Amino acid sequence: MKNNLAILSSALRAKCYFCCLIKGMGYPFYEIERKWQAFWAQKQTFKTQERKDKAKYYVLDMFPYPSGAGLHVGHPLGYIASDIVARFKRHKGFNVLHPQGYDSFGLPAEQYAIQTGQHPAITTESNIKRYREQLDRMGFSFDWSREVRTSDPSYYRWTQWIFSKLFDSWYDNEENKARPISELIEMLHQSGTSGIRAICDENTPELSAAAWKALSTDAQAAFLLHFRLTYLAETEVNWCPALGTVLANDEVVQGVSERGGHPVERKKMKQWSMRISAYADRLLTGLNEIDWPEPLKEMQRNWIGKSVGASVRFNIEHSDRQIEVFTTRPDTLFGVTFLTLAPEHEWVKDLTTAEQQAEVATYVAQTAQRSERDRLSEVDRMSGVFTGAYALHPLTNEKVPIWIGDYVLAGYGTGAVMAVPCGDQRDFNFATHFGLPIKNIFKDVDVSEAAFTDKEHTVIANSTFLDGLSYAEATQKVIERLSECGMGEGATTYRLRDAVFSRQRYWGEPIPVYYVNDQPQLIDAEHLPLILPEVTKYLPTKDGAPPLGNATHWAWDTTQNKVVSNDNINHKTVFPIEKNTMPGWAGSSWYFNRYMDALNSDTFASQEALDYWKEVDLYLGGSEHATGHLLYARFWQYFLYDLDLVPVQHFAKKLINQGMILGESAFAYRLDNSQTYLSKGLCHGKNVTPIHVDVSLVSAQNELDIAALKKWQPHFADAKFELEDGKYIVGREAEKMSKSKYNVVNPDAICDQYGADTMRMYEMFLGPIEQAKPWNTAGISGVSNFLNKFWRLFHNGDDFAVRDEQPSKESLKTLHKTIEKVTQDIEQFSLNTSVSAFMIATNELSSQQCNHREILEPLTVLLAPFAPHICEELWSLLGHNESITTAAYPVANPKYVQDDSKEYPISFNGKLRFTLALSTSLSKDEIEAAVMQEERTQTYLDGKTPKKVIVVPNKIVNIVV
RNA sequence: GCCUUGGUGGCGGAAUUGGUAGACGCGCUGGAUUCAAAAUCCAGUGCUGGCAACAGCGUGUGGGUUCGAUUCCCACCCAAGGUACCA
Repeated sequence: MKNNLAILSSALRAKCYFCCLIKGMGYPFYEIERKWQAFWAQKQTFKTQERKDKAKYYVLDMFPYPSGAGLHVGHPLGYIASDIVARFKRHKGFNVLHPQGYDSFGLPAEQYAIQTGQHPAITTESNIKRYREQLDRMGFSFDWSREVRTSDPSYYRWTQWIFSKLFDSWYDNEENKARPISELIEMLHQSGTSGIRAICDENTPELSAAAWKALSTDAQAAFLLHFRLTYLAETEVNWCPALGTVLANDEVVQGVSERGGHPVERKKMKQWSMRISAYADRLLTGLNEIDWPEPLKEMQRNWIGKSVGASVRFNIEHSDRQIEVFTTRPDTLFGVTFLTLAPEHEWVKDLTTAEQQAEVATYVAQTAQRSERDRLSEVDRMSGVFTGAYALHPLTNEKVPIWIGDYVLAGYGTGAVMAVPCGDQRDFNFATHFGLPIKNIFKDVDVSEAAFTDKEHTVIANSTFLDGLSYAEATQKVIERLSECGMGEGATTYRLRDAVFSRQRYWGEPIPVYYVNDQPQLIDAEHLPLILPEVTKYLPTKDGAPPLGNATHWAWDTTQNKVVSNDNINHKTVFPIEKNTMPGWAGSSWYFNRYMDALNSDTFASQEALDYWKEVDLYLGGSEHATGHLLYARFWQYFLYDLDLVPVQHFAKKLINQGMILGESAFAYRLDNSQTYLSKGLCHGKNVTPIHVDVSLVSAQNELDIAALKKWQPHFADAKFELEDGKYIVGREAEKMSKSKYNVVNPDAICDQYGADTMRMYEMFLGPIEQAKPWNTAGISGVSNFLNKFWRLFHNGDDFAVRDEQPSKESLKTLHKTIEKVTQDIEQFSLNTSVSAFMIATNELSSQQCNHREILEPLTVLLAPFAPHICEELWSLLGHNESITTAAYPVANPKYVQDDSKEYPISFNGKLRFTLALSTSLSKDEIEAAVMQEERTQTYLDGKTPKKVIVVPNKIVNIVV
């Protein structure tokens, strides 16, 4: 059946080709593209080998998640740009690595499995197949022999292996790097915790060597978890009791679950975390060493959020406890009028007085209903409650009331703040709302209306020994004083939190851990991969365990070192295995290294391959990954570097963010409470609801095909349509392309109609690569015309006709200017303007009737990265046996590029203008003299003498009166 | 709310980074070719007024700096991405 269709469609194509030739309608892109795609596949043109004799260049796209909707025209944008660079670099003589693969673990496949029972592996496999077919049609020069899939055991084996390495490591602040946990154990044996400067949990106790040795094996294991770079800890999650599962923030809408609308609450759960905070400082400073977009670096800086200030301890009245707060403004310590704790703060319950207990409990419960984002964004909404308890000011011993407020987050700093209403706007609002005192400690500043937050112009007052000091001086003095009396010290905190690594999901990498007496034990590297088990249900179990709780074979036998049935669990030799899986970002945090040696089954990548390819030279992907993937990947790369597993600290030298291609959604307007749809022009003043309609049913002039609409969705069958001028006109809006908005444009359809080369060039022509822009198929004819025109340069009618005679100087100028412009544009990633340059060149050569080999041959190589198929065909028509990919890139001859003269516009008060043609070889003085002598200058100046003439060489002549 | 980016003709966008705003393409208008259509080629096309030469206005809004601002500064409006378990 499939074969028949293929033959039929190819027969139709052949007929079309025939028609095209007869009528001269366009070049036969369909045959050409199939021919050369088959050629490249058969000759393995893009298979890359390590070659010591050539400089390497590694171009990488962020690999896609293979969704069920297939590729839409937005996906290839970055792939086309990177492919152009890859092909360009090959012409330039580099050994180019340009791989592709799939980030194939993910939530959608799992949700589809929950709904249909279809195993995610099957869905994923068929989605990948579809993606590959679509990708192949666009002529990408990927080296598919290195394909990776994160859900493939041969890949996730190494993801699990990296997890083990993290588990077996701790972070040494002395050497400022990760070290094997065995070395920490050795140190504990020698001298206990004294002398160890490690990143560890806040509540880590101090131990002597003797005390360490006295601990039981389990207690030692528990102790080490405080140091491991991946560790178990209590973390808050969105828990949905009705669904019995944890939800992503994404799946929670206004406090209830997106699916089903069930209530969601914050709840603590024991989960794996990654100690990314250990790397906070290196993640921050490392940004200065990589060529990534400045805005993206800024986002990462803000995300890491380093703050320098002080840690201050407050004694509590009638208690021997101390509350520790972090503040960036220790200079305002005398302005403190209350403390605020996060509702989740662990001491809330103990501190609260008996009479306040009920009110506090209610408030804490209410807060659990609110998401963190809501708590931060609803600034106007002030809420809080008094605990009844008082702290004592560390320097004055004055009583300071302790409040609870949900604007304080448990996860940041210590989960408690000292409130200085005169110096912090949120504290000010809180104080005003609850009638708490506001003490002014700033000299000559009015704080009756708002807080004064200007550090630069701060002069402290009412603060005993700090009076008259600036922010910097006061800060230093307070820290000194606090240190002396043991109530605080200088401190730095980061906004960056450790990354939660557990997911209560099926479709992810199993965590290679089993539990002995509740203590996690690693499965040895040699027994990996730990293969994802089969389950009958992809939902969490009835008692709230993750989906892997449904697996019947999910126990580790330490005598056989393999997975066995749960029935064998005996807690002596057979133990339960971790039921959570890894998050989506695990597999994507190191894949760029795997491409260097994708088929290696002995190691994640060989030393040779890593030493040769080192890092990605150019990485392309969306800026939406700024604070997720791109931060996690940097973290893992630093870690691997610390363990000498990779040769470089930065996995990608240069990064480009490509913008999204938006769909142009189409809307029909339904008159409310009726089945009548109004054409767009008739809606004014009526109550209408816009309804998405499929964009394929709408013409370029926004006219809706009503007959097709009625067929498309049955509920339109008996609807009424009110037309204007006999047409139904839809509304348009640019939105993210998605299946549910019916605005997806499939690249296959574009390739069918216009060819892959046109598609590639049009996507580049749409606008700057970094910018989001709407897709509009109508504009594609311009690019299509250009390629046809380019093809015709080589042809006289249907005959290939290229001459060997000397071309005119004019044509040589066109060629060399284009080489110059296009080369520059590629190097600056301004691919839209380079397409314009090709169009201009083709128009010029066409009107010069230029079909000389000396012009067309280099031009073909120049265009090859953009439109590889047509250029391969023309290259072979020009008589070459080798693929054009082996051709050397043309170099611009400056002789033809330089202008003989340049025009200098002269403006006078923005009113009078004239243009002076001057040779560029003139010096600054000569130009100035020429301007002064120019007769017209005198005339236009109306008898006034110019005060000065500003001459900027190669720019403009400026006369100031 | 906070962080980042963007806002230029009917549309996508260009502008050597402070120097003739609107390159290139789409669309539109007129013409050539054709029995006709498609395709192709030529000319025009920011808005307003004018037969025209020309004049006025014009880069989200309001201010500012400058001989000169799409570009720099301040305030605001709108849109997009992220906001820690979507990918």
